[in-house]
Amino acid sequence: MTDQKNNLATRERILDAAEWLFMENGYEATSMRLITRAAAVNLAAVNYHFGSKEALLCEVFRRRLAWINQERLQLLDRLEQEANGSPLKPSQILEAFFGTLLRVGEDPALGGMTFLRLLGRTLTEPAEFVRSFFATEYAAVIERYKQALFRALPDVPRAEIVWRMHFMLGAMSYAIAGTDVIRVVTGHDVSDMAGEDEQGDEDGRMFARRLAQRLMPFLLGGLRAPLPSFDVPAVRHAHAASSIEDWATGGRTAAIRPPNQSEEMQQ
Amino acid sequence: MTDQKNNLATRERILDAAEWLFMENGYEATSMRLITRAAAVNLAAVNYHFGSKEALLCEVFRRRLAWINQERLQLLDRLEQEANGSPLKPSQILEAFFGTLLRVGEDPALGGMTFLRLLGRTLTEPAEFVRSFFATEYAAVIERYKQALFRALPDVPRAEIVWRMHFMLGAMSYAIAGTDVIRVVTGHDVSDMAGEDEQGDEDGRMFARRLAQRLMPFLLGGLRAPLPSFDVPAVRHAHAASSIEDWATGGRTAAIRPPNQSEEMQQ
DNA sequence: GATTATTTCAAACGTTCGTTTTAAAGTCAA
DNA sequence: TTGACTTTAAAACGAACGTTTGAAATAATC
Repeated sequence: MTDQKNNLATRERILDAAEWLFMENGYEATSMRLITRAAAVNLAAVNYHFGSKEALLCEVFRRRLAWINQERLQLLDRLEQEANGSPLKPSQILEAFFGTLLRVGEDPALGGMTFLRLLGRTLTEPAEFVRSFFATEYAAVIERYKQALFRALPDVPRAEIVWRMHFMLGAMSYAIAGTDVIRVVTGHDVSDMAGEDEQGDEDGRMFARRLAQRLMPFLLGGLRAPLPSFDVPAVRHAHAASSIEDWATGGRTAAIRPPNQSEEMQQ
Repeated sequence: MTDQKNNLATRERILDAAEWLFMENGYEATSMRLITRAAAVNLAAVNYHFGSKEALLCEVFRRRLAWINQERLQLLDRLEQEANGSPLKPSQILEAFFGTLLRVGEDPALGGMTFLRLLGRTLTEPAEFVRSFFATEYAAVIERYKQALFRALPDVPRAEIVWRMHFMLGAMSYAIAGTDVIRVVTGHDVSDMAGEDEQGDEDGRMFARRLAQRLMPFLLGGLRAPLPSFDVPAVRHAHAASSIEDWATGGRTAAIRPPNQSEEMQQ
């Protein structure tokens, strides 16, 4: 077989080009001709090696997510083993889940920031085949981490934990995918961000690390925020009218905190 | 003019159809023929009334964002006027900014959940014309709120506040746009969510309200989380290896809290 | 009611899309 | 070297895309 010489090189070159172009332009706006030209292969090569454009996108994700989700499961295994029996701390769980992903951003060999941005953008992709692909790809990992958080926060309603997982996923995806949004929206204020054009070998590492150290406290703070009070005052908006109090202030109930430990993060 | 009878009806019918289809399929995957068929107008009507497909998308946003951002500015005006001189509480600022948007989700006349989801999805849109459109559309509002947060949290580095604004925007956008993501990813666990097919008159209101009461505490908790420590230990990942401590736990520095007030949310 | 302006309509424009086809080139085992 | 198999290559496929055209229909102005 020529797999070790040219075939693999062709496949890999297509995957690399597709990963970058999908990230840059989005799936629909990236044509096969653009991809194959960037990869310096024949137009028919994608259909030959992957079958279709949809299958190509899935493969772009699979080759990265396989490592990521395996790492996530292994980390959780080890943590639970070391804790032998007692529930983990939320910070450990978050670090295992999000930290793994952020570490991918630091390592171009694992996909780097290019893949992270593509992932963030694609998670909101409306296309059906994308959604069902992610569903199967993520199912096991999410279930494990969900259960771990349930154990870590036994006094918190499970529905609430699921919601906050959702919020945390969103904050991270956006933080990664929307690098331009923060620039545009904040008036190019964050001066120490990485360049977005060149795939920034060193810039990407720096960006991922800074993002990590800023994002994790935010996520933990959100996860452990006080529960909302459940008597909802029906807020009627009044076209620049009266009521600005209510649920914005959350409830006065107990803060979310792991049961038998005080956690190192106090405020 | 026929603007009051048929012309406006045509324009509006196109905008409504486009809003829904862009939300459902994304911009690129929604064709002019799909839009005009759904709106029951001639294919050429979009180009006649709006000029191009891009201009149509911009108009879809403009007719909603005009109200939203005006409301945001008015709310901030009033809050600062009532506070006469002293800085606002972070919870007030967040409620004015995010609460306005979430109230749009409750009111179909303002766009409802359909528009909110479209907004969330489009903020990560790579297309250049979309980004520059949002940049000009949001510039004034973001600047005002940024300054308000700077005043509200004078002890927090400004770059940190900007980052956390970004995280909050992301959490909310995702929470709105990724309704299917949370279902798919969590195994359809959140049982009390609104339907996603029919534009759910009453469902949409309920969903937006529940989302609001769960999201706001999360955002406040994240915004006011402890600052990260700034001596970054270079975390090397080790393919299921050693280090799981470090920045996940954040720093031990003071929590972010407005200067001269204790805030009602304690944990 | 005639005239002007506005809006709708069917048809076609040229381009680009993802995919397929058919043949040539390359690779490896016997 | 032969023969089977894999990979590349150029060309073409039909379909769908956003947009334009020019005439018919409708509404507004005088």
